[in-house]
Order: sequence, then C-alpha cells, then structure tokens
Amino acid sequence: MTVSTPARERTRREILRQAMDLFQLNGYNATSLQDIASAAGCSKATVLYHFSGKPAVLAAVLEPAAADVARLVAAAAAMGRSEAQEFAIAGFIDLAVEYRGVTDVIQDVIPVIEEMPEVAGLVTDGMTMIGLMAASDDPLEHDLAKFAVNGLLGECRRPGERSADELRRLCTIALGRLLRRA
Amino acid sequence: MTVSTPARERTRREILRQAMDLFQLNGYNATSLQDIASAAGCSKATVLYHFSGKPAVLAAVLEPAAADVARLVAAAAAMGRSEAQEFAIAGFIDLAVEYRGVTDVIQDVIPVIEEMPEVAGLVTDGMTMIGLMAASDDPLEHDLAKFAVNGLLGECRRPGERSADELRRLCTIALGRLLRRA
DNA sequence: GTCTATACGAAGATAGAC
DNA sequence: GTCTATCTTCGTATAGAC
Repeated sequence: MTVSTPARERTRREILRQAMDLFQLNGYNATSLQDIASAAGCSKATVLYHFSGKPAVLAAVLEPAAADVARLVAAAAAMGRSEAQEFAIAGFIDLAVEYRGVTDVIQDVIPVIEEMPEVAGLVTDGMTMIGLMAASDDPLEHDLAKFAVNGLLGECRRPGERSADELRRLCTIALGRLLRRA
Repeated sequence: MTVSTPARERTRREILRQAMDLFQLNGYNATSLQDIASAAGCSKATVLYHFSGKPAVLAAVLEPAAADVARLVAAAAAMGRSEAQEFAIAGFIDLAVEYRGVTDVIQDVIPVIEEMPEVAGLVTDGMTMIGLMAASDDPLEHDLAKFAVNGLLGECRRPGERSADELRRLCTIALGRLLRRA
C-alpha cells in the first residue's frame, strides 16, 4: 500500500498471509491455530480475535477467489450457450492459475466441504461452472467437464513446482482435448 | 470363507471393513480410532492391538489395491513402449474402478502422503503408472497423463453415486481423448 | 488489540487386569 | 485377545489483565 497501514489491519493481513502459506504447505487439516499464530508472530487468542474460528480463517483465505468465481458465473449467465462455454473454460483456467495456491488448498477441504457453510457459495459456483463448461446437455459431457475440473485441480497441487504459464498452457490443452468435441 | 474363521481374524477383518467404510464416508483425517472401534464393536485398545497405529490401519485398507497396482507395474515393465501404454491405461482404469472405494480414500491422504512410509510403495507405483500412460517422453504428454490420473481419481469420489460400468465408460473416453494423440 | 492463563474436549497411544 | 483406566499431547475456544 502507498499509505501507512493501521496496525490492526496489518495483523489481520499477516495472519491470512501465513495461514495461506501453511494451508498450502501442509493442508488445512494439518495446520493448527497455534501454527498460524506462531508464523504470524502473535498468539492464538489474537487469531481468534480477528476470526471466529478456524473455518472463518479458511473462508477469508478463499474469499478473493470465491468473489472472482462468482463474478465469472454472473457474467456467463448473460451469454448464449456456446459463447458461455468458451468464456467459462477460458475464465476458469485463468482463475485456477491465478489463484493456484487457493486451488491447492481447496482440495484438502473437499472431503468435509459440506460441513462448511462458510464456503458454500464457492462450491455452488463451482458446480455451475462445470455445467457451463460442458459441451452439451448430454450427461456424458457434463461428467467430462467434472473430469476436466478434477484434473485441473490436481495439477494445481504443489504450485511452486511449475510456472503459471506452463500450468495455463497445460490446462488449456487438456481442456481442449476433453471438452471441444460436442 | 468355507471353513470357520478364527475369532482373532474375524475381529481384524471387521476393523478393516469398518475403517474402509468410515474412511470413504468421512475421510481418513476425520475418522478417529474411536470411530473405527465403535463401528467394529470393540475398544480402541483392541484396534491398537491388531494395528500399530492409525497409519497402519490405512496401509492395511490400501494393501489389496497396492498389491494389484504393483503387479500391473511389473507386468508392464516387460513390454515395449506402445504396448505398455495401452496395457497401463486399460489396467489403471480397471483397478481404479474395481477399488474405487480405495481410490476415494487415497485423495484425502495425498496432502500428507509423504509422511506415510506405510504407503510409499503405492505412491511410487502410481508415479510409474503415470510415466507408462504418457504417449511419449515429451514432458507435456507426461503432464497430461498426470492430469488424466487426477481427473480419474476425482471421478472416484462418492463412488455410490455412479455404477462401475458408467465410471469405466467415462474414464475410458476421457483417457482416450487426453492420451492418444502422440 | 493483544497478551497470558486456562478451561475443555478429543485425539493417539500405553499399562495392566482379566 | 479384549477390556477399562489412564497418560500425554494437541486442538479450539474463553476469561480477564494490560
């Protein structure tokens, strides 16, 4: 930032920064509030002052990505079928790559994501994206879109090992092969 | 079994049966030894009499699948490149579908799989399979094979929602689109 | 706003009786 | 072999001082 940051916001940001890194490195389940507090240079109690609990920390970490996905879904809703498909595929790849750290984190949470009302919106939007990316209403094409999304999520694991451009190129080719045969 | 089962083996089997179901339903991380013991109708101490710890329970759950994957890798090692590719793809789909409950469980463990020496063999064999399934030595094709495996793993989530035949058909089509373009 | 101290529960694991 | 009882550690969360 160009102007000086209030101390309270600085702590909050630092907690989110470190939580993000730890979630990515060790997974959400394996990261404790103590881990986050230590990394952020504050106490557990401070973390719980800024966030109501561990799920709230996760929701805050996911929030920027969730907001962008929601925007993408809203934009695609105004388009016709085939225009929306192209738009959804390109946009989904862009977001998954841009937020590939977040994409990595999400996968550790999938088994318990139903019990997390904090991220329900992101889940719903993800399902909508799959429907948009499918080449037709054929259930097979819908399943292939799901397959593509799962593959894409998997490629975002350990994001440090591959450049954003390499990742984008790979995903573009893979989704092209899987989804453009309607 | 046709002959009567010794009581000690019956308990052990029941623990594994229930552990498998719980791992599938709620994930490995979210399943406690107490959950397993209660479901199996015994105490935590009994679970720990039969298995040295929770990772050992997981390893025993994965063992039959791991053994079959190892056999598949060994068989493919004796083949030429393109024959091995076809064989690996078909065999991998068969095993992933046959053991789709196990496939589901594995995904919850991936973030911490490096710290589990008990399942190291399965991980290594999985990597080998990816190499075999790639259409060429081009790194892109290798990455596409990884993409395919990730997609396939994802499709094995919530195995109850789809028949084995549907799953096999879907995976065959998806891997065909992704991998046969060398 | 941030801390220390603490409550409370659940987890994995062990000891020893039966 | 299986149990009850217990230990230890760690998790989330709260209370109250500064």
